[in-house]
Order: sequence, then structure tokens, then C-alpha cells
Amino acid sequence: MAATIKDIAKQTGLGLATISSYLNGGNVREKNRVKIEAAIEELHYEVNVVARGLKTNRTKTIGVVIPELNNIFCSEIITGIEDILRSHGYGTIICDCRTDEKLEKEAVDFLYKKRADGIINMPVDPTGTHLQPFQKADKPIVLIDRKIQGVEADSVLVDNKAAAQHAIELLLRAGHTKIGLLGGPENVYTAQERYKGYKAAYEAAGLPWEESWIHHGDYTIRGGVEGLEKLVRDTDVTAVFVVNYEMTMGAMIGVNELGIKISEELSVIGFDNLLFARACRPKLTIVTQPTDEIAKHVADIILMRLEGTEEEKAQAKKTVKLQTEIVEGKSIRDL
Amino acid sequence: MAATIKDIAKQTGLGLATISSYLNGGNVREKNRVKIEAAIEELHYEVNVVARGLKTNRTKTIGVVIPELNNIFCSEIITGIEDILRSHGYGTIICDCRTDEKLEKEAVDFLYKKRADGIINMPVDPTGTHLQPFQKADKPIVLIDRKIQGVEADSVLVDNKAAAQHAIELLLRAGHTKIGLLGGPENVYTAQERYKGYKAAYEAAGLPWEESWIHHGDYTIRGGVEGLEKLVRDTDVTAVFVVNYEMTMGAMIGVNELGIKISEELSVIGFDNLLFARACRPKLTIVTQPTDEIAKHVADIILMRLEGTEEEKAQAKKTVKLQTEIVEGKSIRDL
DNA sequence: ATGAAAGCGCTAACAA
DNA sequence: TTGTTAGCGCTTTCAT
Repeated sequence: MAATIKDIAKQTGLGLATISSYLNGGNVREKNRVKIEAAIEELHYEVNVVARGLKTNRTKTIGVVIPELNNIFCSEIITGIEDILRSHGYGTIICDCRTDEKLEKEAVDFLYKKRADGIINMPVDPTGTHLQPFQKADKPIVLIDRKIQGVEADSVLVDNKAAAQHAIELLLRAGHTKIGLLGGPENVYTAQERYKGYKAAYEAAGLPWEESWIHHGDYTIRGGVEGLEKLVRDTDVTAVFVVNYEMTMGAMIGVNELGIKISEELSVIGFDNLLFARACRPKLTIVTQPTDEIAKHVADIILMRLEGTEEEKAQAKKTVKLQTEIVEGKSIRDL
Repeated sequence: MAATIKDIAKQTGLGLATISSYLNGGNVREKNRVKIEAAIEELHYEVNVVARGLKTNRTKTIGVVIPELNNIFCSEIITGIEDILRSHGYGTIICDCRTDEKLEKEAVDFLYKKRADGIINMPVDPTGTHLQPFQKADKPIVLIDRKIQGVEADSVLVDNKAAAQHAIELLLRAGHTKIGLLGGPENVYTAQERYKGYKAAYEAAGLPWEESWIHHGDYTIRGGVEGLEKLVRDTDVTAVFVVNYEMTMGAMIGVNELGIKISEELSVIGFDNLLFARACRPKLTIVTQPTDEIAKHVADIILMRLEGTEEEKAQAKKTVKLQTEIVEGKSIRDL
């Protein structure tokens, strides 16, 4: 049987409270500290975090609910988060909800039952009702990628509007005036913002755009293929901006299947996954999101809410907005 | 305060044992069952899994240690595993060890301290010493992708040798006799197996191959780029087989940068990630691994060890070996 | 089938 | 600083 705190007490002749105090960083007389450490060593003692959790009502576990783990944007962020949380003693329970609101709710409930100390969520359900259990329990919630009105939570966002606007401006500067948008679902926040950026760029340039240049896809590879084919078939756009990675890959598939030459026949700006962009021929110019930075902010915020001083914990919920970057490839033709 | 089993007892006038028995699927008189259910409903009772865990010494949590979450092969498997485990009430704590033996060991120790009921591992350290804590505690271990001598564990593998052999045979049948191998690290099991398959195909065909056609890469994108450039520069191979996804992407980058036309100038067979293969121009022929099947086997095995009958738990450790598939694209030229 | 009671390993309040 | 004690919420004998 594994040694318990009692064994250590017996071995050292000290009381339970002293051992517990030692384990929790309290003050212990030097002489006793040595004794305790020797006993711990000898008996291979390790605290039972479950027992501690029962007492403290904290599991040192954080739940993460994301739409799709098979998505480099998500997995990069999670890798970063997990790394930081683990170094602080927190386990990360990940739940992939397959971009399904129902599954998302189930995942949150599951995590709540598991007594996660807090939750990190890239929300699918825009109303945020799925987060209620954590809200009611007053356990910290950190949202990624979109803020939700009415949910008390910190948020780490990317400036999607600016991202899209800069991309379109780059194309406009290259002389393109008819630019297609392979956009995302109309009810998805990030997609809305990227669409806004598209329009803002045209407005700032004082140029007109046409509704037919806009394709509202579904953020999937399949949707990217279809959207690209539609834009090429039905319009005379000379450039296309694709607003997420899956659709960018889909667009590349479409381009390949139609035998379109990139840059000569069509200019393209993609989104995310630098490595994919470099593997394309020619190299794709893309908008990249700062996943490491997002992860760091998310982890730091939840740790602050969980382990910070009382003032820190009580701070008003904050929203961090990060900027994207454009990495230039060879997929834009100067007209 | 959340309701406890005591509240339910009080509310129903029953004893603790009855409630507990109900909660654990024991027999309870119909009349009482109704009462208990009403009380649970009314008081919003939910079992405290931490308290239960303290008593039962099980956390209903499984640790997963993988080399790299940002790797579609890993993330696909994990998605599948997590899904199944969650539906059985198990939380999945994922640790990405960045293909580092030291971090891998730390991750396992972390998971052990977290009292995970079992561990799933795609091992980096081929000696398996990192798994000791779980071995000693006699907690189930399931290995993915490689078996480890001396570690009592179930394993779910892919027939990597056959995978490579079939790929090379396909190229030989197309008339290629000088086939380059963009292989993996010489000390990595899957890479060794794939290398064996390469040689086996040549031997079966009674044809010679040259050492210079073999490049032992490092399973990274960078390594793929370099390997491809080296093979093209230093040898006269007419085809290349790349043995993992990252290097396949790297090879595509290399091909693009060197301006090589695939199939006309060089035939290629890649590995994993069907979607990437379809996005390449021309579509890549690839070897795909059955990630869903792997996930299912892994999850089923660990659940069997954890929740199976005594006979099942006592069964000799088993090894499942799954077959890969070749998905044909347009990247092979018939000579 | 049900109830009473002990105890899992820890923390924390209180006393010394 | 240290020891004593109660109790977190549950499961599990052992009676009944």
C-alpha cells in the first residue's frame, strides 16, 4: 500500500498537521523538515491528490472544449495551453465536440461532473448557454476566438476584421479590384468579422464590390472546393481570399482539379498553417494567427483566476485582442 | 452548497447505504427508487466523483502521452480515443511530450501523480523505463505504434513493413527501379519497419538497390525538404517514397522550390493525411494508416482492462496489428 | 433490501 | 510551530 501522511507522522513522531503544513509550504522547524523529507524519501510518499481534492474542492484539472482537434489552429493552441498548465500542476482534459452544439453542451457537463476547476472553450454555441454550469459555480471560464454577451468570462480573441482587411488591401494594392471571398458560415463570429474586414477594405479604398463575389462556405475542406469552383465558374474575380485553413486546403484542391494556375490565372491569399502554405505551389501568401500567443494568454488568465491574489481574481473580466500577420508567398500577381 | 448523498438520505428518510446502492446500480425497492429519483431531481444532486475516487481508488481518468499533438496522425487517433472514453465516463488527460524522452517521462510521472487509472502511450523512449510507475502499480498500459520488450502492455500497431513493401512494389510495377527512400530516424521503430519493407520489396523482386538512395531523415518537415533535395541532387532516382506525413509535406516543399514536376520528372508516394495528398498537384498517391481503427482498438482494450470481467483483465497482453491502405493519386509515372 | 458506522487521505480550525 | 480533532462525500462491511 502506498504511504500516507499518517505513515510519515508515525515515522517522524510528528503530528499530521505538521506534515500537512510542510507539504503545503508552511513553516516547519528545520530539524523537523529534515526528518519529514527523510521519511518521505524512505517511504516513497506521494500526496494523494484525490484526497486533497475532496477536502479542498479543487481538482487541479482544467477542461478544454474545442470544435475540432483535427484542426491545426486548435491543436497548436492546445499544445501551448497544456504545456503551461501542466508545468503548474494542472491536468488538461480535452473534449472535441465536432463542431456540434449538442456535443459541446455534453462536453461541458461532463467536465463539470469531473469537477474541473475551470474551463477553456472555443465556443460553437454562440449563446453560451452550455457554459451555465461553470457560470453558476463561479468557476473561471476563458473563451477563445469569440466573446459571448451575457457570459461572465475572459476572452482571448484575434482581430479578425483587421486580418481580413489587411489581406484585401494587399490584393487591392496589387491592382486587383474583383476579389472573391471564400468566407465562413454567416452565423459564426470569426467568419462575420472576416467578412466585415473584406467590406471595410473596399470601403476604405472607395471601390465597389459585388455580392456574387462572396461565397459563404462552411469552414470545411469540401466547402472550400465547392466555393472555389463556384467563384471561378460564375464570376470574373482575379483573386480570392480564403478565410480559414480547411477552406484554403479545399481551394487548393479545387484549383488543382480545375487546372488553374495560381498567380497567373488567379491570385490567392489563404489562412493559417504556414507549413501548408509553403508546401503549395507556388507558395501561398497567407494570414497567420498567433497561436502561441493565444495559448499563453489563455493559460495565464485561467491560472490568474485560479491561483492569483484575491484582487486578481476579482478583477473585471478581460478581453485580449491579438493581431495577425501576413506571410507573403508567391500567389499574388501584380496587375 | 451542492447536495450530498446525506441530503438525499434525509429527504427520503432512507439510509446512506440505500442511496449508494441505488447510485451504483444495486437493488432498491421500487417504491424507494422513485423516492430517491425524486429527491435527486429536486435537490439537483450529482455524485461527487472526487469523494468516490478517494474511496474506490479510481479516478475514471486516463492519461495519454504522445510525441506531438500537432501531427494529424496523433490528433486523429486521440480524437477517436477521447470520444469513446468519454462516452464511458472517462476523462482523457493529454500530454504532448514534444518527442522528448525526458518530457515523456515527466508526463508519465505527472499522470501517475494525478492518479490516472491507466495510460495510453505512443512511446518515444524505446526502453519503456518511463512507464515504470504504471507497471509497478499494475495499472493498464496500452502502447500505440510500437511494442516494448519487457513492458507488460497491450499494443496496437500498424504493419509498417507491409505498408512500405506494398508502396515500393507499386513503384516497381510501374517500371521504376531506382527508388529513393525518404526514411525516418534509424532508432525509431516505425522507421525501421518501413525501411525493412523497402528492402523486402527489392529482395522479393530480385532487384538491387543502393545505399545512396536511402536518406534517413528525422520525421520533420525540414528533414523532408533536405532529404528530397539531397536525393534529387546526388542520385538518379526516378521515384521517391516518403515515410511519414511531415516529411511528405517537406518533400512537397522541396519539389516546389526546386521546380520539379511531379510524375513527369519524379514519381512520389507519400504517407498519411489523405486531405493533404488531395490538395497537392498532382494528387499524391499515399499510404494511409487506419487511425479510427487504431483509436477504437486502443480505447476498447483499455476499457476491457479497466472494466472487464476478471478473466478479461487477466488475459495475456495482446498485440493488434492493423493494415494500411494505398490511396492512388496521379503522382506515379508509368515508365 | 436497508441502516449504522467506519474509514479512504487529506486539510484546517483550534488549542497548546 | 506543533498536535488533536473533525469532517470533506462517498463506499462498504456488518447487522438487521
